[in-house]
Amino acid sequence: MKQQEGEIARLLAAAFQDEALYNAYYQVAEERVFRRGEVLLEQGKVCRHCYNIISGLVRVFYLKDGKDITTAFCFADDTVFSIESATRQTPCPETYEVLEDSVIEVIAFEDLNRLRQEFPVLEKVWTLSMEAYAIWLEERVYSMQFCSARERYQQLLQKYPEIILQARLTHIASYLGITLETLSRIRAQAG
Amino acid sequence: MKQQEGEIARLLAAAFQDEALYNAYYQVAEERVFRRGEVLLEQGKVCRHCYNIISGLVRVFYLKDGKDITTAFCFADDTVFSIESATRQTPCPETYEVLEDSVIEVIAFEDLNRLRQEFPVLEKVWTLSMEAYAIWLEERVYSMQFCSARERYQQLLQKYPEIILQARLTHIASYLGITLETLSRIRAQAG
DNA sequence: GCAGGAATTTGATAAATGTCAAATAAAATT
DNA sequence: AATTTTATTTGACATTTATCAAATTCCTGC
Repeated sequence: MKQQEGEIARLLAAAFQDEALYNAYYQVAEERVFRRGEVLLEQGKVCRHCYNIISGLVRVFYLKDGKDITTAFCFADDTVFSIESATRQTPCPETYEVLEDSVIEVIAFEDLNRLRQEFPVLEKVWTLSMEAYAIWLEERVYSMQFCSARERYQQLLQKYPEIILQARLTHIASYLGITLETLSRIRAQAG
Repeated sequence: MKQQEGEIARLLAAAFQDEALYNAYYQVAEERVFRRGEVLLEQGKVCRHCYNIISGLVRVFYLKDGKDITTAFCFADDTVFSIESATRQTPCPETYEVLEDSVIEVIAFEDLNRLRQEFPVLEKVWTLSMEAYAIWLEERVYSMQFCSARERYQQLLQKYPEIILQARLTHIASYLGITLETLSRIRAQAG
């Protein structure tokens, strides 16, 4: 999961003006500092918490046949959790790894689900987030379907210019669905 | 958009036991027969209706640089509309084309959104559908990211064995992100 | 059943990307 | 600063997939 949409941020900001909501939320949500290399959740465990990135960078990946495959990079204002694991109580297919020291707000789904029922605006935010995530995924499928490796790399750079400074090439390559060597050659040619 | 998940179907079936909901819904939802080749919605127009496929087959595609690119095949029990266009009132990025004579339930978002507010169970179904769709998309990204053309073809066949009987190879090929010729060769080799 | 058009297959070749191995370069550790 | 480890680049070659062209097969309307 990953989300980043202006309207949602505004709606949330407005919602937190409500003191009752604010108090109820921060009674159960906890802001924590995670160090580079720390793992928020490991592949195979059930995802029981929702992670809101306040600042920093998180990498989503899974291990398959010994290979480490990156499925997303998540930045400030993104939300990290597994929809599948959290909603169906199944093992989480991915691991969430903190790439650089990050401030992350952690809230248990047990609490969040209760708050969603209690405060309809949070339910609304949830739904809007799902919609935004689906739209983001649609774009990603499109890009995988019809763009060459070079184009995909350029799109990534355009969207997240910082990523190149913060993440390993191996991770970026697997995110793009290409090998490390191919990515290196693409970079060598046209920056 | 596309969705197909057992729990949602069951929840809906239960919800429609409620006579008030049933009546309110079928006052505005209309079941129509569409003939092969008909278009539900054209790329560029705002998506104002939600299409529930009762029976038949719908292809989702868009035109880009003169090329026709398929992004989904939708079957009975799938729901067809553009999340992006419907929620943000933006031009729909895709066209929905009926591939074979189909029975499709049409409901205007104007009505559906009102019903979602009126009957919380419908709001619940909406959210679950979004979740299911996001999970479906995640699988699709994964498949595009790490599977060869042959593997993707085999996955498609396994999931939707009928598709090969109903859709053009050109459409299937663009859905898989490969050329018509490559798909033909894959088929020639290992069924 | 036949003609004409559309869909699919096949062939030859080019381009993109992957694989394996080695060489540098950069970063972390002592 | 020197050493060790890790990350990235480069090279040679294999594989996959695309492209263009032609041949064949399959539909469709007559």
